Amino acid sequence: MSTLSAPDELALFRRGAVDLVEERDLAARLAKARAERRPLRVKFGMDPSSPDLHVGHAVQLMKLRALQQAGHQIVLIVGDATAMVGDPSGRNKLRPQLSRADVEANLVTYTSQAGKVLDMTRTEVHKNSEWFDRMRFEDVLKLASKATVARMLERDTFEKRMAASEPIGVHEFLYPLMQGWDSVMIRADVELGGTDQLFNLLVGRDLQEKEAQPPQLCMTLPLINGLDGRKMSKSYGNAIAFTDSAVDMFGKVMSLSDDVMRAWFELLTAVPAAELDALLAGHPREAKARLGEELASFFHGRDAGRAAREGFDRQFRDKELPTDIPSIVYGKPWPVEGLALAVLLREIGLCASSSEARRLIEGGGVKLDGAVVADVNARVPSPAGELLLQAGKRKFARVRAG
RNA sequence: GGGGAGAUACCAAAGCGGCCAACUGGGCCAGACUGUAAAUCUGGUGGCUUAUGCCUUCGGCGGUUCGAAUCCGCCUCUCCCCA
Repeated sequence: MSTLSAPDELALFRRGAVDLVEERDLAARLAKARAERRPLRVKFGMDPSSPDLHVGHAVQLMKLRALQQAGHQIVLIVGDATAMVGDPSGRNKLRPQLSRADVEANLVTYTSQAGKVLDMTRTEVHKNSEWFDRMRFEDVLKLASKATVARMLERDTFEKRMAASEPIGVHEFLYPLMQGWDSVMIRADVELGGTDQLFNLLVGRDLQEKEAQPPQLCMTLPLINGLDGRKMSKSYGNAIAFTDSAVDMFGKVMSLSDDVMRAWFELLTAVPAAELDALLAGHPREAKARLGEELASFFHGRDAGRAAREGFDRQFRDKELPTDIPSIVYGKPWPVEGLALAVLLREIGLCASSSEARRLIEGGGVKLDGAVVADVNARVPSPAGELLLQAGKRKFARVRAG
C-alpha cells in the first residue's frame, strides 16, 4: 500500500519522533499492512474548543502529511465530547461546554485550516460524540473501571497538580480513557501526539488490548515552544497561527530565539539536512529569514513569502517605512485647539487605551512625522495633509482629518 | 462527618485600618544596544479629551469606621489533616 520502500517507510515513521512505543513492533506492523495491502490507520485528535491552528499543531500535521503522502490513512478525531472535560494537561480550569452549533462551526474552521497541510479528501474525520453520546451510564462505569486511580496518578500533570495542591475533578480521570476509547472505536494502528500526550496515547494501547485489538503504536513529536519560550498556545499570545498573514509569520519567526532554529527547521520544513547544516553554520539571521520565508511560503505561497521577507528587510534592516501603512481618515471633528496625541492614538487604533498611549509617549515610543514626541499632553493640530504616526516598532498609520 | 488554612492585578506572591492603583519576581510593552536573537541596562505594565485631578479594582453580598485589600457576618470556591 505504501509508495515507499520498507526501510524508507520505517525511517519516515521514526524521523523526529521522541517516543515510539513499541518501536520494535513498527516494522512488523508495517510489513503486515503491506502484505494485506492496506494502509495503517493513523489517528490524531484535536480539541474543537480552540479551532485556530498554529505552527505547534503543524509539527503533528506535517508528520501526518508525510504519512498520508506515503499512502497511509489519516483519521482526525474532533474531541467534542472530550472537550467537555478539558484536557488536564496543566491548567485546572474546566472548559465551558460547547453548543452543537459551536462545535460544528469550529469543526469547519479546523478542517479547512488542517486542509492547508493535509489532503482532506483522503482524510477521515470523526467527532467522538459519535460514540460517546450513545453511551449509557453503565457503559461509562464500565469504561471507568478499565483503569486504576494509581495508574491515573502516574500521569505527570496529575502528579504535579497534586503536589501543588490544585483541585482535580474526578471526571478529569475520564479524559485519557475517552481519548483511548477513540482509538478503540476507529481501530487505530498509530496515534500521534505531542510529548505531553504520551500518557493519553498509552491508555489507548491498554484499552485496545483489553478489547482484543492490536495495540496502537504511540508516536510523540516535540512540542514547539512559543515566541516567549513557553508552550505555544493561542491564549498565551505566543503562537504563530495558520491564519496569520505572511508578513506576521515572517516577523514572528525573526523574533525567535536562535537556539530553536534547528528544531523548527526539522519539524516544520522540508529543508534537506545538508542544506540545513550549512545554513546553521552561517549567520543566524540568514537562517532565521530562510525559516520565516519557508513558513510564510508554505501557508501563503512563494510570492507572498518572498514579499514578506523583502518587506521586513526594507522596514527593519534598511529602516525604511513599510509599504502598507494604513491610511485612516479621522471622522470626528478635529478640535480647534488640537487633538490630544494620546487620544488620537487610541481613536485610530494604534493603542488600546489613552492611558496606554500616554505610557508609550512617556517611554519615547511614539513618533509623529518621524520625530519622537515625548510630551504626554502633546496636542496635534488639524493636519493639512497626512500625518505619519508610529507607535512602537511596528505600528504605523497615516491620518488625515475628515 | 470533624478540625485547620486560604481566595490579591496575566501568573506567582507581599500587604493585615489611613503613607495602596496596591512591595517583589516572572511574563508582556516601550527605549538603549542589536540580527525585531540572546544577554544586559532603563522606564512602564486599571481607566478617563488633556490629570501633584477624577473614577473603578484586592472571590461575592452586606456591616463596623471619618476612612477597609486590611476588622465583623453570611455566601461561593479551594487546599491540608483526621475519620
